[in-house]
Amino acid sequence: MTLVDVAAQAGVSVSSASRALTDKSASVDVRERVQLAARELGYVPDSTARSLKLGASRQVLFAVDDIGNPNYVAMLRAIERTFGYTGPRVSVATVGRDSGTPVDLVEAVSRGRADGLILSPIRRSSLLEERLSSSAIPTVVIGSVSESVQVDSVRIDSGKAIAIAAEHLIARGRRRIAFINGPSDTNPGEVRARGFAQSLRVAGIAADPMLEISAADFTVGAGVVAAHALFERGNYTELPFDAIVAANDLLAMAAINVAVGRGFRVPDDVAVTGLDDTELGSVFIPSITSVSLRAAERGARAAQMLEARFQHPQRPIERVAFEPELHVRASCGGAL
Amino acid sequence: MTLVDVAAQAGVSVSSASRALTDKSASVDVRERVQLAARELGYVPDSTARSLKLGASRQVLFAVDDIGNPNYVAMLRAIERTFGYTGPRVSVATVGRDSGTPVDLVEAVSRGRADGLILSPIRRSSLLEERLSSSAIPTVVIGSVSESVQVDSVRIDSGKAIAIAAEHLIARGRRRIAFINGPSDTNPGEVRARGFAQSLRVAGIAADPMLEISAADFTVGAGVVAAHALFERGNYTELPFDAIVAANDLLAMAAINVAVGRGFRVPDDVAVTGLDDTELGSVFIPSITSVSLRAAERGARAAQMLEARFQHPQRPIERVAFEPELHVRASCGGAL
DNA sequence: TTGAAAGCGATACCAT
DNA sequence: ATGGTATCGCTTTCAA
Repeated sequence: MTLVDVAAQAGVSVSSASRALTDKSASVDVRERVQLAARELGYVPDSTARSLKLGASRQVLFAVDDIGNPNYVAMLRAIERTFGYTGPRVSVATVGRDSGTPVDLVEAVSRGRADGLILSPIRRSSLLEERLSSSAIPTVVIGSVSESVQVDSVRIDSGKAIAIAAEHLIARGRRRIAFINGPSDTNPGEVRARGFAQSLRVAGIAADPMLEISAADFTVGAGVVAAHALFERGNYTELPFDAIVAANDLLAMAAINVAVGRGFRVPDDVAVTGLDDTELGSVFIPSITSVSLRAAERGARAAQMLEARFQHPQRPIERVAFEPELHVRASCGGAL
Repeated sequence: MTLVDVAAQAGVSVSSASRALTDKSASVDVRERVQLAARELGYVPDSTARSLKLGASRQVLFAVDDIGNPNYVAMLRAIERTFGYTGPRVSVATVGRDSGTPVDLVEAVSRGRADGLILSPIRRSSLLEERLSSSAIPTVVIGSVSESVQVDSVRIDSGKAIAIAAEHLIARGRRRIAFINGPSDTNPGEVRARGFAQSLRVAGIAADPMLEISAADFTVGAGVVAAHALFERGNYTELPFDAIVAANDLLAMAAINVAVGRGFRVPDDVAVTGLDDTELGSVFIPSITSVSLRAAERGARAAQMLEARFQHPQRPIERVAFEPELHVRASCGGAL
């Protein structure tokens, strides 16, 4: 069922059929006949052919590691809102371990399928960065990339965010602070570990490997496993920590669940902080003290930058940084 | 940067270039020259042109109302896992109120962009169903569609699920049961309202409009607003309800948060149940009694059905139904 | 093995 | 306003 069929049925040329359907100049008569024919035949234009001819797809791809993470959902909503009804349609691809690497993605999608790409990978790869450098379509990275890569990016120092959380706990008098990190082979995992170590150093607290653990993923499920492992380490009569810094809100929820399940009080026995400042975390009981990574703002900004690059392909590379922001809630004891 | 350029650079014909890159018959010499040229020029094939020629995109689209809902995330993961590494790439489009209607989507994506569509709309529309009937690409609906529409579907009776939750509360001796529903203009909203009413009727409990409220969305944020409204209705000294049935886990979390925030104990003063059986709900404190809608299984099944239709376009329409399953947890008092 | 050329389906230019 | 036709970038017959 192609435009040729519709044109034949309506008794006009394909050119006229095309015009009639895309509402260019066409007589009322032709327009009606063509639209009728299209309806009768159940004609649906082939977007692939149209894109090929037009050289644009009006599609933007948002590629994330795990769309189950509320952080990315917040970004997505902001991106969609920014493009709005008249902008390109945005679709999401997950590029986690299971579902194809970011490189696959950049390959697959590169040209034709989407006009632009917003990419938020958690694992750095030199291959990916190489591909990004010679990217076939406009791209904005939300996250960190090497300075050498010429690509627009929106970043935030999540190591600093972790440090802010840890410092807040220290300021409240907590001294034995545990850390539940995400996977250490990820960029956020690495950065957050450094941020945590740094904050202890500044406070003059000795780092203790027994108090640090990496969850297998930035998910609740992995967090529960990690938290249990943390609580079961060593032989103690008294809990060897009085606070837990979690690498995001999902891990914080898991930590609180496990702590409470083992009979400890949060925040009295163990204070807990998260990262991402999710709505879910603020509704959790106790509500979770969290450092915002400004996901929505970063998403919106990324969309704006992509749009700007569509307009001006030659504009200089732009790298924007946001500042993390602490939101004190009940899980660390509430406002000071 | 097209294949023509690569071919020129390598000093071969486009046909040879194409073969060299798609690994058909080509001499070692040619293959090497072409691949070198491609790398040098930063050539990336245009997927649009390829799809047009091949008549397939190896893409499947998953269209949902709100990917922020853990239920859809569970489906997505199952879909991706089912297609696996060798299957089509799946991308997600949200078709909520803000981001284009499902009809837009079916239009836009219909042909070319994706080989198949898995659609999980929450608002029924005759226009959508009409489009579905004459769908340009294989489609599976997760949710409910009129019997008259000839389309593969995977459904579950969420009204029954709500009834199971309410009946469980009644079995535990709760009698004044409130209901926080999702938006009433959605299909799940309608169905769940009927299921709730039905369960009261069976138990011989009079329905009380003061105890029912619709949240503006199936989200935590909307749930908090609705829960506050519910608690503030009427003038009472004693709480006019001893249980809340929530239309999903997000609304249940919101309800518990608000109840506890107002000084009530869950489940002692108010028992609460959810729907969807999310991981988040099981980690919430108290853990949320919930009726599983088998999101992962439905997602996997939908993917299988789509694959089957790819294989056998003429196979008869298949409609599969799943059964909801109650998971008793702390928010209603735990196991009986 | 290689190259020339047809064609996927739509759009837009150029005549009429 | 309408029709014929080249074209988007790629894959694939068909000959050589």
